[in-house]
Amino acid sequence: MRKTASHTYSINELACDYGVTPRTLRHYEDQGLISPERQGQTRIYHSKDRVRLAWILRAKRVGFSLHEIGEMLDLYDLGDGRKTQQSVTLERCRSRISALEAQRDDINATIDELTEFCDLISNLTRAENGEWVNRETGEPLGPYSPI
Amino acid sequence: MRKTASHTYSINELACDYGVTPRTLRHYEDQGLISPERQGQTRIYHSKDRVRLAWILRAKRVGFSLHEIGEMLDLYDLGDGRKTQQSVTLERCRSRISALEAQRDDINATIDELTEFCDLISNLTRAENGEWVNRETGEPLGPYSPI
DNA sequence: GTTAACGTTGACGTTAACGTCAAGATATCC
DNA sequence: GGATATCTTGACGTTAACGTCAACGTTAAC
Repeated sequence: MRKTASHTYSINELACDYGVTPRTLRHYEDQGLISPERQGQTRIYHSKDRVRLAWILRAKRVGFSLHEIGEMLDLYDLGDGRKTQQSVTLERCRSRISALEAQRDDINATIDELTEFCDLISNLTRAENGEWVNRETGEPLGPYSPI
Repeated sequence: MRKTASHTYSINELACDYGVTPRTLRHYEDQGLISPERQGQTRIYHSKDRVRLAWILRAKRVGFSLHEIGEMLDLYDLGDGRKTQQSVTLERCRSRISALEAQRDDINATIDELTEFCDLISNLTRAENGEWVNRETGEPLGPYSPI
């Protein structure tokens, strides 16, 4: 068995692949989120770095700060798990999960309201005076009304 | 029928009720997100302002910027709907919805991974050398491995 | 009538997450 | 071997979303 030469990526390639800038990757490295190999001064990214970056970016989209993401990665890496207690790690992990569930509820509520509002608009049309009215009831809309 | 004297709120009351600071409410007003009544210089908040604030805060938790929230409120208020086309309003609204759905997918994926990781940790124990190993397989964990 | 509590408007400070240069090393192409 | 491309490390700039004063007005209590 020979080790398959897994291909590597330059900072520009990786950044481009994930729609970020090289500056962003360096910044993440400064914050200790990724630590690519080095060949001299040059950074060399492997596929594990890609996976890690993808995870980071998703966490960002979900609303976590880089600092929080760092903490979560520490949990994953168990670098922290060695120092603190396993139970603490578990507790943090679970509180993150319930925070995410709460956020998902918020998102669902927002989606519902926006959807309702879309339906409302689809049933709207302009009256002669230029005001929006409900196509069926003929009722005008005041400010704040849909909320 | 007499108009029920709906009670009003000072800036401190409203802020306190929603766990924000008065500064935050003034800031939101500067950004045009809320426009409370005035008695002289003093701001008077009504229940409609509460509803609006709650909506704003939820949108914030969901990850929208104040600017984006302002745009969405413009859609709701139809102040924008009068200037632009109804179809544009609908389009924006729907793109927001699909963005939210994508975000929800991200959240679900993150929850799944964190949950898996929690399960993993529960099955972990320290071997004699102080390394974490799987209680059943005895396999050690490397960095990046759970991701 | 003055102290206290609460309100107001500036205006500058702060943090996060990069952007945006500048200045230099290194490698490659022709 | 000079141009071009791509990398590096500082280091300062920027934007968002407020925090944090300062300086001042206004009711309510005593």
